[in-house]
Amino acid sequence: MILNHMVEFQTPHLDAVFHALSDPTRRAILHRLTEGERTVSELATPFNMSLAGASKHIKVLEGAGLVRRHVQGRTHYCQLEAARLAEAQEWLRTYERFWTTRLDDLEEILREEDRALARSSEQSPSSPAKSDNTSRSKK
Amino acid sequence: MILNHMVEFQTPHLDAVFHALSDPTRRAILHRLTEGERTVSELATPFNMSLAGASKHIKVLEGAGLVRRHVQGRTHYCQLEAARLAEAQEWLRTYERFWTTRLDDLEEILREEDRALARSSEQSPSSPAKSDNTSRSKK
DNA sequence: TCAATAGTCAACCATTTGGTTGAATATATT
DNA sequence: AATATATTCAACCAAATGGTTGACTATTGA
Repeated sequence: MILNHMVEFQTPHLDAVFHALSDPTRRAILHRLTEGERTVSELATPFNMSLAGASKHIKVLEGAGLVRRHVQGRTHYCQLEAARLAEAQEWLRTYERFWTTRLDDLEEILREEDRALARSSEQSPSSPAKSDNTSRSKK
Repeated sequence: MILNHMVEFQTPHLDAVFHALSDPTRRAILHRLTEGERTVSELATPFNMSLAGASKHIKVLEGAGLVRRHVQGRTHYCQLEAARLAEAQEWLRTYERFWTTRLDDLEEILREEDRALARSSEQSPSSPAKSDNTSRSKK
């Protein structure tokens, strides 16, 4: 049961993708690639960083499957590979209902909170007013 | 101009959010919080990890603004705070057109690639056939 | 053939990360 | 008052991260 829970989140894809996106230089590189294919040195020049440094970042992006590279002679052309970004967005979509404020969603959220309340007051019946200062305060 | 480019991506919010999401334990904690408010020890138990370890993860999530905490006596209740996830999704939305295959999007992509090609051949006029084996190769 | 260009690789470095343990703090319970 | 519970804190550790430099490889151009 614990194992079940863990396995459900053993998604190394997402680990790598989110980690790749957590660096501003790498996000800038990705953004640059939306304009089209770019060579490694083209990608490196805007940054106050050695070529080797930029090369490392590109390799991280490649490792996360966000960039593809094709070598032509001595120059390496990098291309945005967006599929894995779609996976990341798909993961985020699960949480959409927690920031959308549409009424039917709100209703569902309230129902879930009630269930949560019920369950937590089973565990500690002495504090029934537990979540009085949560999103439940619908003013 | 270089500075412009850098500033555009100085979004420490996103740094923190994506970094928080890059760890499977933390994603599992977030998922758990979709079921409702949870205490720190409730969140910690499913993981093969000390309480202090889990506490650290929760603090990372809090630092990224993904979790809010309200203390009641000795117990700390954690709550999902999805707004920053929305920001992350917003960032990803910029890249949607690169994985959607709707025809009008494709058309736009091709137009942009042309512009990119034009620009890069300004920079290095000797390689006009640069992106012959890119997404441009439409079967 | 020789020099310049494009890029990687390996070694190194400081900092961050993800984890631990043991002690400390604060609240509940008996 | 004494004990148990919930949690943090501080110190520590190994590994990963983001960066550097210098040497190496391979291709291109003169």
